[in-house]
Order: sequence, then structure tokens, then C-alpha cells
Amino acid sequence: MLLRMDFASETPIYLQIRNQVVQGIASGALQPGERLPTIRALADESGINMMTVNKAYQLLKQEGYIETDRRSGAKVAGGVRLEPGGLAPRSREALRLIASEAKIAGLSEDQFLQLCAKAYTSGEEERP
Amino acid sequence: MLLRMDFASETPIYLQIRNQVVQGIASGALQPGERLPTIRALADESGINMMTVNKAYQLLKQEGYIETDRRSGAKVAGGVRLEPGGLAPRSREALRLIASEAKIAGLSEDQFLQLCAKAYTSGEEERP
Amino acid sequence: MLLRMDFASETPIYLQIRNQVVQGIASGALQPGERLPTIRALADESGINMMTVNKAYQLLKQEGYIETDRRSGAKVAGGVRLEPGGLAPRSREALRLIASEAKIAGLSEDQFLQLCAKAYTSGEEERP
Amino acid sequence: MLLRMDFASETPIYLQIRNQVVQGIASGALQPGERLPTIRALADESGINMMTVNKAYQLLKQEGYIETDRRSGAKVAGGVRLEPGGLAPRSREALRLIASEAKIAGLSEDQFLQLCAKAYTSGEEERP
DNA sequence: GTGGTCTAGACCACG
DNA sequence: GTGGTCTAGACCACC
Repeated sequence: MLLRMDFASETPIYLQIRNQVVQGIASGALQPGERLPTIRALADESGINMMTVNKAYQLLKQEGYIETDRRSGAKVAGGVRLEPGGLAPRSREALRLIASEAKIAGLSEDQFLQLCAKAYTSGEEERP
Repeated sequence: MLLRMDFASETPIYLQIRNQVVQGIASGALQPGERLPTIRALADESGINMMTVNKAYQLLKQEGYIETDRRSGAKVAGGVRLEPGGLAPRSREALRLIASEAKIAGLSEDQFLQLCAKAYTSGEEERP
Repeated sequence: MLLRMDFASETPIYLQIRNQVVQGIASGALQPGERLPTIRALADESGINMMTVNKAYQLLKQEGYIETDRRSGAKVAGGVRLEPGGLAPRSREALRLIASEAKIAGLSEDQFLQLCAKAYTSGEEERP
Repeated sequence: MLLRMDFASETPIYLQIRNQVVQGIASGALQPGERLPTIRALADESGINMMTVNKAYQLLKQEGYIETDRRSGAKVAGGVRLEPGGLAPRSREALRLIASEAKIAGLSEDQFLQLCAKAYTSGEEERP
């Protein structure tokens, strides 16, 4: 599980970390219970400020994706169930917006759902 | 087509405007060729600064959603076809992230696709 | 010689008129001494404001491209020799800027000159 | 790399900044990877408003000439390859117009190409 | 420290 | 009356 930062991107670095961890969990690259690198370690090897990495970990913890143990550091949470409805309201809203863009771009519902299915299955099986 | 701003939101106001216009076009509330309110008009009635509205319009124009006629003002572009693949790379990436979140939240592919379908059809037929 | 306006363009309409007349003269579509349409006529058939057409004609006259006669209207000037150096300073400057863009885009001098030659010969022989 | 503004010019200040940066890159005065002055710094030393400088930087970023690193600031992009054809459509059009002006001014194709070659090589080797 | 965003005014080019 | 541009200040997110 190697993080790749894009310092020229408009999405903040702490969010890039958060997003990559989330996708790592979803893809199976990060297994439940697996230990994440130390804040210091990750900061050093990526050239990122420790404050930034800390912010990302705080966010991931708050969202329930990881758990932090004072002794052993951070590890991937097991059996995460975040929202009762299944998806955070913010993500629902983002999904509605993307659907609107797709509709304007001329995609039919079927075509859009194919893209969605592709997005769902794309991150799978990175560990063969 | 009335815009509702959330000044407490963390998404910038100019993006809120942009997003609502996009969703308005997708839902049919804004028809191709229809004129948008003047920058000044929208600014006045919303209590937003002109520059902010201007920024939103510039973005929408740049993305091809609206066109500004030198004589009159801004109007919804007709027959928008933005990306060859159908969806902007940024939106594809956002979709992949949402799919990851859904997967971790325990949604099966079918459940996720139902959410996507709902997002696609949710904004329809505001004008019966 | 038909003018085509782009009301969504960012170049002012009066400049679009001016530019098309200039290109018309260069291509031979407009011959020296040939009469241009009346301000009113051009305004009517194009849906442009008379003030705008007038502004374009004033500019063309000031630059020496056309001559206006109170009786017969405007006509293309004959044997135009504008700048001693050959090109207006403004156009020289624009050319330098374009050359810079070309250089950054990776074009060699030869490639750039091929583009220039193409631009020079492109507008020719519209009247076979 | 010092910028010189002409406040009396009819070309907007933000475009003057943009153009000078482009010419600076082409001439080699600005090397790929080199850091550009901060928005605030440039605004202060030039007596220009921050927002204006910001607009210029946004444009340069959008055109791919510079990149903004979240950590430090703006720097010249390396290995810029913007348009597949080599030159932006807008610049092609401008070039055609200049060629027309040259033709009317009585310049032969060779004379025009000499001007073009001069424009291409004029900004070179400011750093011996 | 940086850029991103927003405000409240103003002037001008354009049509 | 329209958008385009600019100013002088301010707050905030990010690093």
C-alpha cells in the first residue's frame, strides 16, 4: 500500500491520503486489522508534513475507517458500518451531481449504470 | 429556477451555484437556450457578491454548460457534449471513491447500482 | 462576401467585422474599389446594432483599409500601404507572443514557419 | 524576471502578466521548475491588486504553463505540450489575421516569413 | 507562509 | 443594461 500524492492537485493532501486509504480498504489492499504506517513514517517517506498526515488519520478515525491504539498505532477497523442508509449524505449528494453531469453529457441511464458498475468493480483484487 | 445557498457549507458558494445550475439543466428545470438571470440580478436577489456569481458563470461557461451572448446575457447551452468518454475524469474519480465508500459500508453491487439509478432519476420531471 | 458573427465569442463584434473585412481584402474576396454594404444593410441582415457596424467601419477607415464617400458609401481602399515597416506594432507584438507559444508547445522554427506560410496562403483564391 | 506593466494599455493587466510569463518561458528567462513570485509578492512589488495577479496565475495554470504546488507556490511547468496540433486554435486564427494584414500591407510571403522567423528567434538567449 | 474565497464598491467596453 | 476588469481589504483552509 503505497501512497501517491499529487501536490499540484486541487484536492487537499490530507484528503488525498484519506481517499487512498479508503480505496485501499475497499480494494482489499488494506485488510481489516492491518496496521497502518506511523504518522511519522508516512510523513517522512512521502515528504508530507506530519500535521497533514495527522489530519488525515483524524478524519479516517472520525469516519470509522480506522482505529487508533496508543500502543500500536493505527489499524484498519473491522466490519465498518457507517451510515444506516448505506452512504454518507455528502456522498449521496455528490452522486446526484455526477448523475446530473452524466445526463447532460448525453449518457442514458444504462450507460451511466455501466460506469457505476465499473467504478464498483474496478478497485477489486489488487491482491491476486 | 430558484437558487438556494448554504452559507455555512464548506463547499464554496460559487460551486454551489455551479452545481445547482448543472442539476437544473439535468432536471429540465433549465431548458437549452433559456436565459439565466443576470449576474447582477442573481447577486442582488441572493445577497451574494457579483464577483462570486461571476466566478460561477465563468466556470459554467468554461465547462460548456452555458454560453454568454455579448448582446443579452448568459443562456443554457444547447446540445452539450463535453467529454468523449461521457464523464469528466474528475467525476470518474469521484465516482470510484464513492463506490469504495459504498463497498466498505457493506453495500453489494446491486444495492449500489440501485442508489446510482435513484440518483439518475431523482431530479427528473420538475416540469410536468 | 458574407459575414458570420459569433455572439458567444470573446472578441467584440465590431472587431469580428473588422477582421473579416481585412481577411476578405487579403483573400481577394473584396477587390480594391469594391463597395461595401451600407451600415444599415449590414446591420439589418446580420442582426447587429448599427452603432456596432459603424464602429467597425470607423476603425477600418482609420486603419486605411476602406474609404468612405458621403455619396456612395464605403468602398475598399486601393493600394493600401499602412506601416513603413510592413506590419503594425500591435501585430508585431502579437506575432512575437504567438511565436513564444509555439516555441513552448515544442515547435521548431521550421515547423512554426510552415504554420506561418500556411496562414499566409490559406486565404487565397476564394474567387477561382 | 521582472514584469513591466502598462496601465494605459488596453490589454487587461492580467493578460499582460500572462503574456510576459509566456514570453519569459519561451525566452528561457524562466526555466521549467523555477518558482514564480508569490501572488502577494508580485502584487506588492508591481502595485497590482492580488486578485488581478491571481487571475493571471489561474489562466496560466489552466493553460498548462505553470503548476501550483500546494506547499510552496507556483512554478513553471516542465515539458509543456499543450495542443496536439502545436498551436491553440485561437492563436492559429490570430496568425491568419496577421498574415492577412501583412499581405494587404504589400509583404510578400518571403518577407512575411522573415518577420515570423525574427519573432521566433527574437526572445532567445537572454541568459548567455 | 501559501493560495482560495468572499465582500463592497468602482470604472469601462460593448451593444 | 450587460459582462469585463480592477481595487482594497478581509477571512479561512491548508501546509
